[in-house]
Amino acid sequence: MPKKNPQNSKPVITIAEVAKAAGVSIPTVSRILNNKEYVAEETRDRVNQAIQQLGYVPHIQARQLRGAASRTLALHHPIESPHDLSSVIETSYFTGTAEAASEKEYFINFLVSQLTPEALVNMYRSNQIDGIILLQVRIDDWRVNLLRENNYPFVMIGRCADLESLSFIDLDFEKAMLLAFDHLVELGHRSIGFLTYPESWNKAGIGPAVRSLDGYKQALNKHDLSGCYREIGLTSVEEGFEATNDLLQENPDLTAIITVSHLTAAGSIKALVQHGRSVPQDCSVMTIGFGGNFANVVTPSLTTLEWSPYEISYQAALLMTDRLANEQLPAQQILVPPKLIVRESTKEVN
Amino acid sequence: MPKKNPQNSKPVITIAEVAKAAGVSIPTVSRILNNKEYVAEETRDRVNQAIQQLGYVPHIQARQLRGAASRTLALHHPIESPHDLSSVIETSYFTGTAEAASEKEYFINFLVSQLTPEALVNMYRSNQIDGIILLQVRIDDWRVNLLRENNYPFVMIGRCADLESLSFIDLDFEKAMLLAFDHLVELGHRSIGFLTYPESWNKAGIGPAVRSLDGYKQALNKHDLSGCYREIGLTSVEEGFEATNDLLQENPDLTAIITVSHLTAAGSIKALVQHGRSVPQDCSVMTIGFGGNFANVVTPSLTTLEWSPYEISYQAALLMTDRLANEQLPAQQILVPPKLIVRESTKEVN
DNA sequence: CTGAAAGCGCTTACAG
DNA sequence: CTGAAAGCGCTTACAG
Repeated sequence: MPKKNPQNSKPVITIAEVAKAAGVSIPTVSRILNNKEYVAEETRDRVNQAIQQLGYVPHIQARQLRGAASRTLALHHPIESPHDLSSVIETSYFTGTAEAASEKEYFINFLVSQLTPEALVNMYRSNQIDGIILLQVRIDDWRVNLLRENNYPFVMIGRCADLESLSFIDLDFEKAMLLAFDHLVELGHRSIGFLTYPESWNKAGIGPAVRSLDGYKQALNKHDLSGCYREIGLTSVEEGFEATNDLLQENPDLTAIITVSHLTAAGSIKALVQHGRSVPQDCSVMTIGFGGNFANVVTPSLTTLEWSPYEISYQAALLMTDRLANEQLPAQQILVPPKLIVRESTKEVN
Repeated sequence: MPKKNPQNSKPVITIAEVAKAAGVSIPTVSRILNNKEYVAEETRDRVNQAIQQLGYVPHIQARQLRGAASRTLALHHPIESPHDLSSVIETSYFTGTAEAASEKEYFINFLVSQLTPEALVNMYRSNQIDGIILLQVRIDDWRVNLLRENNYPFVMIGRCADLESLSFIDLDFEKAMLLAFDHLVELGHRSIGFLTYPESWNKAGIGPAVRSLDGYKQALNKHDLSGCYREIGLTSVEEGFEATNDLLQENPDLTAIITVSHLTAAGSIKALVQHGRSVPQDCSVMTIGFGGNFANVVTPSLTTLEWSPYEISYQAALLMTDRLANEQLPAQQILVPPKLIVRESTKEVN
């Protein structure tokens, strides 16, 4: 008599029933299920037929109890309020990792709650996850320190300071700044403003914030320019507007502005237009960030240096599954440069 | 000698070791772990101390083997290509469900691969999930039919045709259309165009597409107006641009346009401006859809009727966990009206 | 090539 | 209030 699953009162078929139906022992069925060697062709057929007929499905948890991997990955973004997450994270970060995981037959859990160090360790210890992908990695990140110390497998999207034998994939923000300046300087611009990440991000050691500013300074140096920048919120058109007014007051002959978000770029354009400067005729604007359709929503459409969060996160998940498939694999460290897409918002200086 | 975890060569503490350390039997530790009655205060303290000292963490899979729930939910969007998912789904759908799940101590798996009926059933049968949240539900949806037939717990974001004893939360698109017309008619508009979902969505029986068009017709009826609409892609500024040109040609004295995406609204505005009509002076534009900062990116900022995908998906996950906590719970059916936010793009007719 | 036996870590009746 | 025993569904040596 098959036992009942309490949740739905459907009978649950076990390996024992398959074995009985096929007239073989349980280990034989197990071998066939796991594609082990040494099974008679004829036996295999008989068992597979029984599996089909009974609609047998292996019980994942029981399998894992024998020490097997959980075949589950986690993706973690350390945000205080999950409600705000949507404004700082791209959907494609989810879909890219999920797709890669699915291809490699892993499940993926998205961790949203505030994760304590204890909870993180527990996820590994209680065999809930085999590995984790870390988002928004800080220069000095407790998660990295903890996982490294415990020797638990993980991969970063982003990177910390000490990268010794750690795997990561990161956006190359320094390269991005250099490319942005190359583009603008080539168009004749010499007075270039920068609207970057909030000061709080920089202070917290969040990679893009720190490295954007570094890259900005390197670029100024390379082209022998003096700079002016503001550290502002990413998700507010209004802040882009005000910061641009501010920049214009400090430096009225600005001919180009670089932003790190489409939203602040939109604010920037509004401010410029209000100052009687049309874009791109009187001032160029360009944005460094994730691709998507929004570059075309703004008028004029935005010239961008962009990355695909889908590709990045897809790669990250692959880094993780590769490492899990082969413990000996040396650390992989990948820096991805952005792609320049020239649209309407940048132009030769008058 | 604690056994080694093959993955990371850290010792794994089991309930047996806790029992030994505390000088009690295994069932006693188990009772304390699960807050069962009848445990001596003194014993409990001793065991808890041992748990602390050893850093013991229960092995989830072993626990589940005894028939316990997996405490895992899945979220499923039936898209062919995961790569495109980011353009049709809001990040907040992930974070809202994930947050609610986390509060209720559930894990959540995002299913991205093309899910076969067999795979879906297997997830329940092999005890991988306790329930699923369905996105992008069609009027006639194989997932709904299958799950209903098998009596597996699920919740829809959206809804199908036969809702008998099914739980769902859905955006009230008919109400949205009515509210949009109420707003515009009140401003004196009588000639109102509509840029709606692609024809393919309507033919496929995808709820928002079907019900938007229904609502549009109801609204025309209510206000005794004649309509003109186009079915176009959601994610392309260009298509909004062209469809608006098209609409203007058919009906030159259009004074308002309703769209279902910020992107097409942006295209619409571009087209209007190109026709020498400024927004909102010569023509109003408004959008029905998810909230976010993008209404402000467009110039002029968009008047919207908006829903919060975070709230919706949070509620959906709660519907699911409530049902799981209490099998007897009657089906919950929730229809959410959008909120009108008047910005700059709508204005009284001249 | 196949099966009997042990055991993964835990919980649940059943005795005491 | 506590423990000995059985068992969840599966896999893995170990014999044959």
